[in-house]
Amino acid sequence: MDKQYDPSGLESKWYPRWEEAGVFRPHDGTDDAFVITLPPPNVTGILHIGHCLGAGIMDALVRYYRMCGRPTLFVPGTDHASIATENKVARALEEEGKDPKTIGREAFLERARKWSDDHHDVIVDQFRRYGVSLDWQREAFTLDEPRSEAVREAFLRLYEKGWIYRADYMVNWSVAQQSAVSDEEVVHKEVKGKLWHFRYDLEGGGEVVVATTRPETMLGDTAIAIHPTADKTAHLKRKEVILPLVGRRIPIVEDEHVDPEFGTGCVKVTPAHDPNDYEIGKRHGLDFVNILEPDGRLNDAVPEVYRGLDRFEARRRVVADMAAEGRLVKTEDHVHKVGYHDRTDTVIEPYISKQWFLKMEELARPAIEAVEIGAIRMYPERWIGVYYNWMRNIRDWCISRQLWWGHRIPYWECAACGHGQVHRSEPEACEECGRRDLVQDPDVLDTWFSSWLWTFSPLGWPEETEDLRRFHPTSVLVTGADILFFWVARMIMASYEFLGEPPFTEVLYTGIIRDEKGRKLSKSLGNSPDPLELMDRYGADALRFVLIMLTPTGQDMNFSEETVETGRNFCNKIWNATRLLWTNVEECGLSFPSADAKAMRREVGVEEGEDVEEWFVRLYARSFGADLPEGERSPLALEDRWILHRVVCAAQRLEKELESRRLNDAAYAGYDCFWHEFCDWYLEAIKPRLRGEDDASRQTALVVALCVHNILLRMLHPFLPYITEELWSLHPATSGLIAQAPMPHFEGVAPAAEEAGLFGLAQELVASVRNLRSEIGVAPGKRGLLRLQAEQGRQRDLSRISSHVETLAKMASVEVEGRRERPSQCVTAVVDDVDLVMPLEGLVDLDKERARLGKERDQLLGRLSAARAKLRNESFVSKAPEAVVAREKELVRELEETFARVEAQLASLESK
RNA sequence: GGGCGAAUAGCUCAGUUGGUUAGAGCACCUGCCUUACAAGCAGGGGGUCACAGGUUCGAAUCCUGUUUCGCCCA
Repeated sequence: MDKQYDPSGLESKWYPRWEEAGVFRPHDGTDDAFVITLPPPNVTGILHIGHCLGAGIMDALVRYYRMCGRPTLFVPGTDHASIATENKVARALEEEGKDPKTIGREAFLERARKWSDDHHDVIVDQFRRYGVSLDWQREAFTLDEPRSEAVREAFLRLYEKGWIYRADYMVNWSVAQQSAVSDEEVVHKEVKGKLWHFRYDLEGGGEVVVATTRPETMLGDTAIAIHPTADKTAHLKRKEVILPLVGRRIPIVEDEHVDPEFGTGCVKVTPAHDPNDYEIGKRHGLDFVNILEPDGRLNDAVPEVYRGLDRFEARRRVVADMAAEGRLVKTEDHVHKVGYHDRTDTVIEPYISKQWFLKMEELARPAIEAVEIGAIRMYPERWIGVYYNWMRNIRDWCISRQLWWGHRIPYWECAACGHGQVHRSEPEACEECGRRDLVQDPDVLDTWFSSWLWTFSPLGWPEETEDLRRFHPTSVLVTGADILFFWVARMIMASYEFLGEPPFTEVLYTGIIRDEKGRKLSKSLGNSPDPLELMDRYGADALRFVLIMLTPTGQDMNFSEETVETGRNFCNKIWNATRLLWTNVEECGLSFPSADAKAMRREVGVEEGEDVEEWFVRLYARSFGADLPEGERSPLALEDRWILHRVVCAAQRLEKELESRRLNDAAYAGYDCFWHEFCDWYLEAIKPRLRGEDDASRQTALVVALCVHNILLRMLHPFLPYITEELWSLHPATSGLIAQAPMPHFEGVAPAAEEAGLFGLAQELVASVRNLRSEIGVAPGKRGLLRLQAEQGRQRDLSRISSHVETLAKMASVEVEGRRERPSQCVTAVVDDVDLVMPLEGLVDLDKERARLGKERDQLLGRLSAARAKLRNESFVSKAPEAVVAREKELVRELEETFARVEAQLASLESK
């Protein structure tokens, strides 16, 4: 093995082997499958770090449950991303000097398919490089034929129910795309604009002043509105106004929705270009004057001078012309919200057009109930409130898009009789008049109209497939809360509507990854790290591990590339600890029966009254799938019992955290145990045995170490798939794939708790010695004598750990004895009821020593008096729970004891 | 305007039903190339838990208000 961990080689070789072995395919048998359908990434771009977080979390869950023995299925797929892809392809064409609109629908689609395929391939490679255990044989694409069939089926069913309708309605119009977009695709941004105040003439004399942020819309005004009960505008009732520049006579209407406090209390009404005015227009039967072409230029409904001008140019002209006529009263700076298209970042125009809509109210009902009764859980729970709020105020969904790339709306109109009809596939003749002159609706459906079927369309719906029966509902949806409305809510509605069951039983919202300054990652800022580059530099394992460990459930995380080093360093630690073990196994000449991962069993805890050593024999057999050879059984040392105790605790913690979806804590449980218990303490503690003469003891140490190492590797596999698989393959006592090995599982309490506590005392003593030496300034290499002094009853315990203290604190020798007079040249410390005395001839500065002990005494005194004060407090003693009071009393007793020891040491120092 | 979240060490974040001395990683300081690992080891400094009240025997934790930042909805 190399001295340093190098991810590049080992990470490239395992993915094909996992696939060959069929690891990613769900095994037959039980019906308790764990299933995730991967949120399909858009084929517009390549994977970013946020995808890596989500995929890492999902794959950790999938790998964990696979190792727990459940059939698991992780379905890959990509999303055709109608509007985003169309946009990118159009731009690519423009760069080549081609006009996307004139090359024609078929040529354009051909080009889009190429684009989509290319990006798909890159995305797939990235997922494979990252090590995600997806079942590629079930891969789906939202625009492939089976998914298109599902979309048509869904459309047809909803249409037949009367829930899909076509209507002229005010929609959000993207001028850049020349298409409608849904409410959810509009982001409202606060912008600094102007508020222009215009003077209009009243018919028959007088004037009114109205204010607007969009002056060009006045060309489409058909009324002025006032509040019915406002005094200051009461004189305007039932009058008419001459619309300047246009010359149209328009009425003054009274409407409750006018804010009488805003401006002059008069508002201009443009029913065709403002959602509020649209409502006013309907209420008062006003004319709807559309002044815009789909491309944002003014049409023939406006005076000639403005025709053909872009809306923003028209705005400048209107302001100038009004000023020239002396009608511009004033111009104010004004901050207001403007709707932008989330994909193209262009200003959205409210615009009346004929579109397809889906009625949502009935669909929402079971979806709301599902979350209310807990059929679907969400983590973190706070998103449930956001979900309810949106669902209970749901509005109809505009599902048509004036685009080419997407699912063509399955609606045909007969050119002969005008009859409209919806079909699953292209009809040959009109169902009404029988003629063959049918024209399909040119529009496509919103991408989300295919994505909302995503839990079941990849499983074969509308066919009643075996996959659908076995793997739906899926288990977990992992996604960002930013698409809660777009996707999560709609998936729930779709699944209840078409299958009558939830799409998944829980939703795990990941946080959003930001840059080190807390900004969102974006291409334009250039602050978006390339996952592939990070994987090349640090390894896919390192990236996955830090993303999971550093991102608490649903919490945003500020990410900087250096943090990936933490993961790489951990891998290096695992690598080297393993190297130490292998080297010793070789030197020791130990041989193990090679046992296949598939033959292993999940461990069980210590049974009632069972001896730890018996348990270990059983544990070994289950960890390695083979019995511990008789000849290699020898008594377990204290540190063996301690690490076995600790690893069981860690495995239990990991399981608990994972089941409660706290993946960061689960990853940390493995990290902490491997590094700070197994490496820092256990491996250090057994080094003398590994180098010693006692073969039996050496073998036991190695066997325990291998067993614990084996358990830890399996615990870490969901978070570090590659390195754990590599080391598993190099393991002297395992074969097969760790990806197919069972996840350690321990029932009941961890064994050897008492001995683990004793080792804990050794750790405290070692820490105290290290601290003493560091403070005194003794060179680490200088080994000396340490005396551990305690009462008679305690000395037996100390003898059991004195060799550990000697090894770990690097002392020449450790002696256990009763309390006695302090030698003149020494340093001392107190741990619990134990005095540490280190004779240090010629090295002791009495003043420093006095100060050091004095500081310790003061600290103890502070804590002691705080605890005593608590107990003196009548109400604490009477009101606090008994256990808390008892613990406090015990604390005081211990502190008094320790305090007395330190005092004694100080007194002894003074007498010198 | 309504709702949600965040505010804890220099930085990024844990801290689960309120209960010993508020933790980790990174950064910093000191000492170590100790035959697994300098991508490492050991030790150390550093926090009035945003602010102000309140509840409680006891508050980082619960309640109210304030400030700052972020997000969502209208």
